[in-house]
Amino acid sequence: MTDASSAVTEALPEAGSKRRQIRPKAERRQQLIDATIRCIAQHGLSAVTMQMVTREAGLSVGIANLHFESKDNLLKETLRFVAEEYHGGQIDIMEGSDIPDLGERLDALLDFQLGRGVTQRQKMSVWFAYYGEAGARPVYQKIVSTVDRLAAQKLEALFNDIIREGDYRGVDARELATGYSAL
Amino acid sequence: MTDASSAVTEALPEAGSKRRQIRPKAERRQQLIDATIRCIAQHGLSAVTMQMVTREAGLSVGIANLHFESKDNLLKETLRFVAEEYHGGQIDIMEGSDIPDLGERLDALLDFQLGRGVTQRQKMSVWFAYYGEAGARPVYQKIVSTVDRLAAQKLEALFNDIIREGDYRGVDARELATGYSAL
DNA sequence: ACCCAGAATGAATGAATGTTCATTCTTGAT
DNA sequence: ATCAAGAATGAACATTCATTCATTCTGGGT
Repeated sequence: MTDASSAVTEALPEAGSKRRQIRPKAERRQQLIDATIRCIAQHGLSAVTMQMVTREAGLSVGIANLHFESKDNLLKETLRFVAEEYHGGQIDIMEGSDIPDLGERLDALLDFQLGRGVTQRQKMSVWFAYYGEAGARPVYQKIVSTVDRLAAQKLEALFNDIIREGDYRGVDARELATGYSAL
Repeated sequence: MTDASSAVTEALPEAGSKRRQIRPKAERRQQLIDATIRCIAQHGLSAVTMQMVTREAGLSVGIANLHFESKDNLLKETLRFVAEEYHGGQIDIMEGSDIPDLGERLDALLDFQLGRGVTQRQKMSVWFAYYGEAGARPVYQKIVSTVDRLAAQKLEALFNDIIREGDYRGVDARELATGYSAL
């Protein structure tokens, strides 16, 4: 994301070799965030430990506090990453002109949300996990709600278009959109 | 719920009095479950501790393991309680004949979900918290999905009725219901 | 008035976990 | 070849938390 040169050949010296690798900061951060996502998806947010994450990433325990100040911060940054990617994808579908038919666009949105690939499902798990904690944690609250409001607006616009196109009288777009996303 | 005689006068000897009260098992269980709900809503599922819950309930730490085998079990029973009450309320609205107009019934459902009262909002928080962990915890998964499937069926039926009544052609009830609840 | 079954307590225990930091190792520059 | 900067490591530490259990207390039965 922030580093365009991440397309390195990835030597992948995982097996056997105990030699430590030195990599740029941005790469390590992403590596740890990815590991965190997998851990949350598999074990649940409340069961995630630093040892778990760093082992999943194939790194030592100390490195997490080297690149992120604390566990809390790692979790916060992971949420930010997922939120941006997840809702970015949603918005791309909703306002992108790749799919001309509006009904199909709604279908695509559903497909995206239900998530076919493993990665997508993992991200969904993470999203839900944070959503569940958002009520109690102002930091999460802000990230989630900001990005959520954006998506809600786009969704309402999409519903409006569909209703106008299909000439469904009496259907309130905002109500549908609220119902759709309130859950 | 399970105990109809819960309408006792509640002596409320909270202040000052260090004297311990002996109460029936069912009452203590409910007392602890209620405290757990408040704690989850306020601090988040992953931050809840036994000390926190028992203090909130005005009881000693040992009592939680006396009435529930473990913390895990207390959380599980709390989820079961909330799930039954929450979805019970949903279903009452959806299939109850108190509200004749179908559109208004959908509104009532939204009102219920968005939750006006403090208690209702707390229960919602708890519901989301568990929902977030359900992906990783089979026990939660089962409770949530079972009760969720029931609600989804009722919801689809309600959408069907609305569509039939309003004569909105081309709208697929199942798709709407799925979209509505899949999130 | 006495007694005792079992409800309730909370200090103590042991396990788990986040964080630190002295040390080791890698890499690029000189 | 040598060196310094700083990336990476993981054993050690301090804390927090779930769980236990010896002890205290309560209330109904006799």
